[in-house]
Amino acid sequence: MGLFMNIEEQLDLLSARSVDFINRDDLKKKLEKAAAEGRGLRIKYGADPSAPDIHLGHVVGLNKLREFQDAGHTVVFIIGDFTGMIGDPSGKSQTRKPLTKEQVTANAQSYQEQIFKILDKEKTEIRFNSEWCGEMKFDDVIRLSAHVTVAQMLARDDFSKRYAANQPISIVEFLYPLVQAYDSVMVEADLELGGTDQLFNLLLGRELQKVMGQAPQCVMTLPLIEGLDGVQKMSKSLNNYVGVDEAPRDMYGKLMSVPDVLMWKYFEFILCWPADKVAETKAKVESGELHPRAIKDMLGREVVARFIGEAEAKNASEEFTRVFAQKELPDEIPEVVLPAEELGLLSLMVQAGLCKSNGEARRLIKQGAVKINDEKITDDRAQILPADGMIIRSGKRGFAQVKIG
RNA sequence: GGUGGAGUAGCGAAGCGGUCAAACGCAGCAGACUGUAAAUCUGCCCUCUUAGAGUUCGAUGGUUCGAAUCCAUCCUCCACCA
Repeated sequence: MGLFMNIEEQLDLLSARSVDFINRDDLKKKLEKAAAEGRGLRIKYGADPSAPDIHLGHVVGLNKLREFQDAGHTVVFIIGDFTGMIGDPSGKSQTRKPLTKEQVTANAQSYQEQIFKILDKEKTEIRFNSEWCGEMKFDDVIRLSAHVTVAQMLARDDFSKRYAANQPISIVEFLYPLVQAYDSVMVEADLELGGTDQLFNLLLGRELQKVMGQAPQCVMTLPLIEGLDGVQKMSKSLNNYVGVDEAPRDMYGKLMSVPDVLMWKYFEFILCWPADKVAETKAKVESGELHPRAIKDMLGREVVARFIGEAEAKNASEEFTRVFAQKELPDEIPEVVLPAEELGLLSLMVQAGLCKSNGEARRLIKQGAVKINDEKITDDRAQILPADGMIIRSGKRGFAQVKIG
């Protein structure tokens, strides 16, 4: 389709939803040249090899990559295994522990399984940056570093802030953007895509390509979407994410807990609704014509449908309503196998996996969160005789069913 | 190399000889209200079968009837001056 689309239209489409775009003229020229040569552009995207779970935050970028693919371009998906194996010696970020070769390989495998829920496999080139970084000698590294000045590095917002605040900046942290920039040179990227936090690194790629005699890549950033808490950006370490690989029930449930104000972003960046459709729907909710819950249900269903399937989406929505709105039991309840001997409710809760310690169990019981066969129990010293099919509920989401064995 | 500072529960941060399992805030969990939204209110939030007890305040020793608090050594981090 892309090859038949006129270039202005393609530019409009490709730059939709972007925050930074550097720049339209450049990209236009690249598109024209590529079209004349009958090839697509090379769109680079870098992935951190330490977090193998792809979540909706990544989807924002992956959606855009897919649009590029649909317009006939090639995605170069770079897994930063080299940097991942070194880790972050500054020790600031615990999420950047050095990874072993095996972990990197496993993570890379996991990445591929997940990204192709969104990307077109035929138009994706997966590369590992150890391929070229691993070959470099120390003098190569020094020569590479000579292309960039400290002043340039300090232009990056977080560096300048930390520098001004007398907070440490490791040399390695200067090297990371440089490696990323070098990746652009090695894969001859025409455009690099990333989150807004990546702007500096992306621009550095552009600089380095110029210095090294290549046509500088275009740069495009997309927003970082907030996670389930509605405040911090979605990330695995904050545990506020929705993974593309999750069970339909969890995926739907998590989406239903998203703050209302955030839904619109999800519609726009995850489901790629056009901005005017989002605005229109939002207006209807604000005027009371539509109930926000109904819209959020639509969000949940559509997301589940997209990553898993229509039928699963429908089930997840129906079950959710049944369990949480009508307070009925879910379809599947985890089983606990117990002997038919009387035991304390506290132990029962712990054994059923509904809480981590007796203390926690006691707390839940005293607060009236625990029910056995639909009967609330508030005595934390209660003795229970397990029976086949006995249902233990803890709070809104904890369920277990006893099986005698 | 020198000087100064810091290490307290998931995080941030009080405490500076007993009344400290350790104020307070955030996060988390539960209950009420709801739409598993937001906001709000209430309670909980180291472990242990309650009262009560047991392990905690970077590590190890020590001084004390008694230490997160004092002393010594060590480890780790940070800043400033070179």
